[in-house]
Amino acid sequence: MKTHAIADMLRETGTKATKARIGLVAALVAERYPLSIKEISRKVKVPNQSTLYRSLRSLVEAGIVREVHLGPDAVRYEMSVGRHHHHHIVCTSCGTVEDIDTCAIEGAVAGIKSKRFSVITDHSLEFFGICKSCA
Amino acid sequence: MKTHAIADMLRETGTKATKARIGLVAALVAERYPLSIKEISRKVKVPNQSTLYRSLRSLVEAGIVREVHLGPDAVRYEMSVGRHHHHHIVCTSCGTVEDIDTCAIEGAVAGIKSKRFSVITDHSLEFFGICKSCA
DNA sequence: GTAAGTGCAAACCATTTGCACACCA
DNA sequence: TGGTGTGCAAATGGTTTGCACTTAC
Repeated sequence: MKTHAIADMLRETGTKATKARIGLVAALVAERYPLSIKEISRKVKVPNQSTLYRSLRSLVEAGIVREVHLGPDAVRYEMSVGRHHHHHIVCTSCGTVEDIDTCAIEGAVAGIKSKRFSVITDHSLEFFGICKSCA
Repeated sequence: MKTHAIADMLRETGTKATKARIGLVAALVAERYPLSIKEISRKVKVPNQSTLYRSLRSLVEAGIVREVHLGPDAVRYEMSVGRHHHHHIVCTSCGTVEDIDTCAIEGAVAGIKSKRFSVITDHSLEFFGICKSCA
């Protein structure tokens, strides 16, 4: 994805296309798995702690980036635009994260009945296991 | 669950049956939904911050209590013993948590194939929605 | 020009740790 | 008694905030 395209995308959502944000998005686009704050810091030449956090938040609010929670203290970020619904599998040994593109639970969601809930708006499904290089 | 029974359960796992732990377990047993640290503090007359954290950790390690992650900053604890595998549904408006006893994805787990993963050891599935009192 | 975004340093807050004392087995 | 657990206070570490400056549009 070119810098220019990223800038346009940012403007379309009403947020300014600043250097920091363009860099962040570029980094996330370049990877196909969700990045942690630390990983982002390394790849993006850390704009500045505060800017990093603030930028990520605005990107999430703009719907460009998605916040993924893979267990405790494992907040990660991945591109949201142009990606369809998917889940993840995480290696509990080395932390490797892989996308799982099949969502087999859509049907299950429909089958859920609750006395207290009227609408189910979202779900989060993560798998944990041991990847082959750790096995 | 009686204090005595709780004490026995603790001893069986090799951990000491102290006042703090017994109180914690009693509080968790009394509720049927996962409690947050704050909720626990309120109900248990706060042993002491450190003791709270340390006790919870040892209870989790002993397999008596389970740590549940319901989104960011939403670590909660629930009894693990005597409960079978289940998931949760969380109200995004008021935070109400309800158990969902049917696990419709066991089959889905079996169907997952990954180039990089050899074993899937666990999964986490949470639903989010709006509960009837918030709707 | 003006509002939005940035950088820096200080503030926050939940969680953790060191150490001396208390308690369970 | 010996080792585990507790209390307190201080340390930690990730995230947030206040404020003055800069930039995008």
